[in-house]
Amino acid sequence: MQWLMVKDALKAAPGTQVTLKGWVRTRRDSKAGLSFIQLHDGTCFDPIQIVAPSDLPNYEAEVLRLTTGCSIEAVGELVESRGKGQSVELKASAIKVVGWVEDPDTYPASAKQHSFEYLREIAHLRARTNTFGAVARVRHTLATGIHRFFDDREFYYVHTPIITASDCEGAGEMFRVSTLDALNPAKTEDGQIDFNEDFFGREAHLTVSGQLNVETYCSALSRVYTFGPTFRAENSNTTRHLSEFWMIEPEIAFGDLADVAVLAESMLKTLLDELLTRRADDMAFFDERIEPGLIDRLRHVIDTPFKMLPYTDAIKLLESAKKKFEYPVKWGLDLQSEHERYLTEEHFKQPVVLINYPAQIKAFYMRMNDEGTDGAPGRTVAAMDVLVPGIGEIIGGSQREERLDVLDARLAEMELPIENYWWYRDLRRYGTVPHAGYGLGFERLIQFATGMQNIRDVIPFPRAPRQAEF
RNA sequence: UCCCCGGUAGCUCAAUUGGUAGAGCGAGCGGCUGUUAACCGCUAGGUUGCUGGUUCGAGUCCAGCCCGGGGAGCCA
Repeated sequence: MQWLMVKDALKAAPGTQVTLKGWVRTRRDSKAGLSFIQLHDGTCFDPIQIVAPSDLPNYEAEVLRLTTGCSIEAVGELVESRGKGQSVELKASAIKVVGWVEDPDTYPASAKQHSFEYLREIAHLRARTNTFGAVARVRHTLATGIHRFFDDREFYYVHTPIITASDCEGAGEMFRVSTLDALNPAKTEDGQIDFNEDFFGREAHLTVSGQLNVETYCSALSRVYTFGPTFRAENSNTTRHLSEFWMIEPEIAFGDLADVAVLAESMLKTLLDELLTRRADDMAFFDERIEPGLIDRLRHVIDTPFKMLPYTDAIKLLESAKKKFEYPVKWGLDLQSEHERYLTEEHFKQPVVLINYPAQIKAFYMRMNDEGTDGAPGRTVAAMDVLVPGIGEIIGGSQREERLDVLDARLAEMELPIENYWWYRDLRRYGTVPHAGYGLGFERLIQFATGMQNIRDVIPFPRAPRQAEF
């Protein structure tokens, strides 16, 4: 007997004999002598309806006791449905119960509406719900789409390390990786913790970004990207921050800021367009239940050129805006959430690419622009942020400083210890090239694509301050 | 970390000026029906987040703590 996934059974021709396996969503009984079972196996949004006639040998003893969450195998013939709501259904000739739900009254994911806050507490069962099944499939499609996108454009996928002992990433608070006895660590003569005695012979942490490492492969393979987990030990409690999140970081040799701005726009549009095609069922659900108008919004993003705007012009625009802001707007200050939201949600109503930020608010590795770029009153660097409605910053990138003397001046200016950057500086000493890249927050992309409000609901097992269950 | 809101049945929420803790959904049982967010009836289900305080009496008032949500900062 042919075992079909539900997604394939729903498209199969009536008359086929098949086996289906999955979990019961609901069971409804009819005194006409049959029961209806909604079965899902996660392979698509829709469940399939199984019609179980009362002459099944285990009908009274087992079928009538099936409840939400039970796992079963059903054998039978696919037939055209006599009811509305589905084209085909399985007319069962045998139903085998694989796993019972031991107490239906306390089954945590019962057949009712649950809040996302509650479902977060049962993350091991929430994938069985409509919403989290759809999120999981969209997440997969976007992840594989990213690899397809870069592979199609001759980018090589580079695995940058998760554990890093280079103390130069500088993108946020880091988690320490150590095998020292936390209660009684090795100490130096002056009473400090002696990391020479630690596993790596030095202080080590979880990476906050693969960028510096991927730049080295960029300086050899030309077009590369990383896609892996990154870690920030910031005490952030918001709907768009995680302690563990996944980041996509492409890097282009012989490329400049304009090149990565174009790449970022084309990547977002390609991914969203592909998603609407490949996961039409799940996207229709998000459009109907999670964010009405979602699909139109995404279509608009796909069809409209992103607005590119120098930081200096954005400041002028915000200064002349009628809207009252809580935080000051002044050249040299970083933009606050309210300013970014105003630009992308109210003024332009589309994704906005801000470029050429003041040097004083950006990282050491960003390339210094020529004096007077965009008519700026101070020094700027070739940085870019892609802002999208509803999320804010989804991508941050820059052209990297390839000139050793300028890089060293920046390190000195920011009082960073130059010796920590020896291998990064080597790239500028040995055949340096202009290059540029960006980082895309994968979970923020999923939020943007689905309309899901809380970032903790677009990753299977969220890690956040005081949250590491499961 | 800061500001605001919340914690009552398996889940979502009610409970008047402090006075015997209730509904819907879910679950169980029965009825009806090719059903599909099914419908109708009955039943079970509670240490009101924790600790202490005020009071004749606290879900309600006070203090501390824990947990959750939203916003801000940090960023992706």
